[in-house]
Parts: sequence; C-alpha cells; structure tokens
Amino acid sequence: MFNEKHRAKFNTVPPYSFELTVHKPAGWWWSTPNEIFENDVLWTTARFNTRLYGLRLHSTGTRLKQTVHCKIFSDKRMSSREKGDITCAVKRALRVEEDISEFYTIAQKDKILREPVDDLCGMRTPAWPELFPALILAVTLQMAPMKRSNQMMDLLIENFGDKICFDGRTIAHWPSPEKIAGLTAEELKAKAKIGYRAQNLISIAQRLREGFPTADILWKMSPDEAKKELMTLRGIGDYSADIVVPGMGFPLDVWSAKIFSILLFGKEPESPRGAIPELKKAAEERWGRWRGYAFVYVLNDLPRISKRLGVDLTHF
DNA sequence: GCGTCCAGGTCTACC
DNA sequence: GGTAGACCTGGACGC
Repeated sequence: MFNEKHRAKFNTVPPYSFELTVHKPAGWWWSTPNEIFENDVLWTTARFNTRLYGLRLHSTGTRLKQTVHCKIFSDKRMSSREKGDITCAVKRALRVEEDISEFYTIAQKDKILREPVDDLCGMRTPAWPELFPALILAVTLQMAPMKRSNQMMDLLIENFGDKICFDGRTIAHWPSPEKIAGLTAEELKAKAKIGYRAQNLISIAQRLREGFPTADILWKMSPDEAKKELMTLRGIGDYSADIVVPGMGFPLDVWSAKIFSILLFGKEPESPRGAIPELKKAAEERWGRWRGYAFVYVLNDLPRISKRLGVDLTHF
C-alpha cells in the first residue's frame, strides 16, 4: 500500500514553467509515458536505488515566482536520508535551480529562437529522473519511426514494468535494470518486439546492475566526460548519448536534421544523415552550451514556427 | 492479399 | 580513420 511519506517545496529560478517542463507540447513525458497530468497536477512514478515511488507534483505562483510542491508516496517506511536523496533527485530533474537567463539573452537576439522563447517561456529541457528509462528511450528511438518506437516502449512497460497505485491513481513504470538483465534476448524480442535492440538493452541493464556511474555521478562530470562514459555502453552512440547526457546534448537524427537544416541553412539536406556533423557544428558555434535548449525549444514549437515561416516543418 | 522497401543509429569488418 | 553493410520488425506502398 503506497501512502504519503514525505512532502517538499521547491522555489524556482525565474522564468520557470512547471507545466511546460513536465508536460511538453510535443508530447514528451517527465518520468514515464503513463504519468497523468491534469489541471496542472502531475501524478508520476520514479525508481531510486531499486525502489519505486509515487510522486504528486503541482505548482503555485506565476512564471516569475513559481513554487513546485511535491508529495512522495512509498509502500515502506522512509529514512530521513532516503527522503533527502529523493527530494534532491526530484529537484534536479525539475531543473528548478537552473539559471537560464544567459540562454534567454542569446535567444532574444537570435532569429530562430526569438519567438520560441516567448511561446514557451520558462520551459526546461528534460533531465531524466533515472538513467535506465532514458537509455531505453534512446535505444527504442534508433532506426524506427515514432509509432514503432512507442510500440516498443509500451510493450516493454506492459510486459516487464511495474505498476503502482497511490493517491487514487494507478501508474505503470519502466522496467528495472535488474528485470531486463535477467531476461534472454529471445524473450525480450518476442514480448517487446525490439528486434536487434534486445541484446543491446540487456547488455546496458547488466552494466547498470554491475555498477555503471549513477545519474548523481554523471551530473557531477562535465557533459563531455559524461557523454564519453555513456558511449561505452553497447548500442549507445553519439545520438543516444546526447539524449541521455545530463544537461542535454544536441541529439540530431535524420528527422531533426531536416528541420534544423531548413532553419540554419534555408534548405532541406540532400543527405540528412550526412548533414548531421555539419549541423551539429553550426549549432555549437551559434548556441554554444545552450544548444540543447535551442533543440528542445525548436522541436516543441514546430507548429508555430511553421506558421511564421510559411513552411510546414511538422510533416517530416 | 502479397511482396518489397526502409525507417527519428550503431557496430564491425575491411580497406 | 573512413566507410559499406548488417541488423529486428512492422507499416507504407505498389501491384
């Protein structure tokens, strides 16, 4: 039985939008695809140190002075250390303490970002509460259209995930590394239809179980160091590492390469995959360490950017 | 209905 | 160090 065991309150560095941070316009979730967001309240789940918790989050105030309120639900007693650790992890994943004023200064002078930062004022980039779900996302996005990636993720959660009931809601959560590490590739392929990715996911789960740097440790590294570490995992290359790395890289795939090629160079690339290195370089030169923010703001504002440009960027 | 093609990357063998 | 080819699966497409 999951009951409320702890409460916390987070002040935010303005501008901050709780709604846009946890419930992105493009449809991305904050912790699990099955979380519920209703009337500015998020019911979600997260696993810390092998234990699953229920979270109820909501905000008060305006984007210039916003507070996020968090209730933590557990089926076991929580020590004060556990409460402190989880509170820190949730706070970090909400990015409430991040000062993005430098990004806004750059964006307001930038032809591509000027309007998206107005449209999505206060939105923060993803900072996955847990490492393994972010790696599952990256692996299932590889070589597959979005519909198929969603099918793989849904089947992984349905067949190997965990479900908890708290605060009147039932939420299904991602499988644990322990669960996936114990499966055979044949079983994973048959039940989750993830094909050749099965062996990669099992290998990643085994590395995590055997002592891969935790999210805490990765956050303490420089982005380059963390990315290098992530790329030692089987099946995690440049693109996947950019999705998972703390602070968000610039994870260009052939879909987003077409969009950024139009925005940065004014035309569709002849070879989207071939254009990726050049586009990454251009983004780094233009937006520096804020390129991850540029990526997320553009891809979450495509309908409005398309309307302004008179070019449909949503059809790729 | 059936066959073919290929996708929102990564790894490996080969040069 | 650069690059072609293989990799699961299922949806889209042509016939």
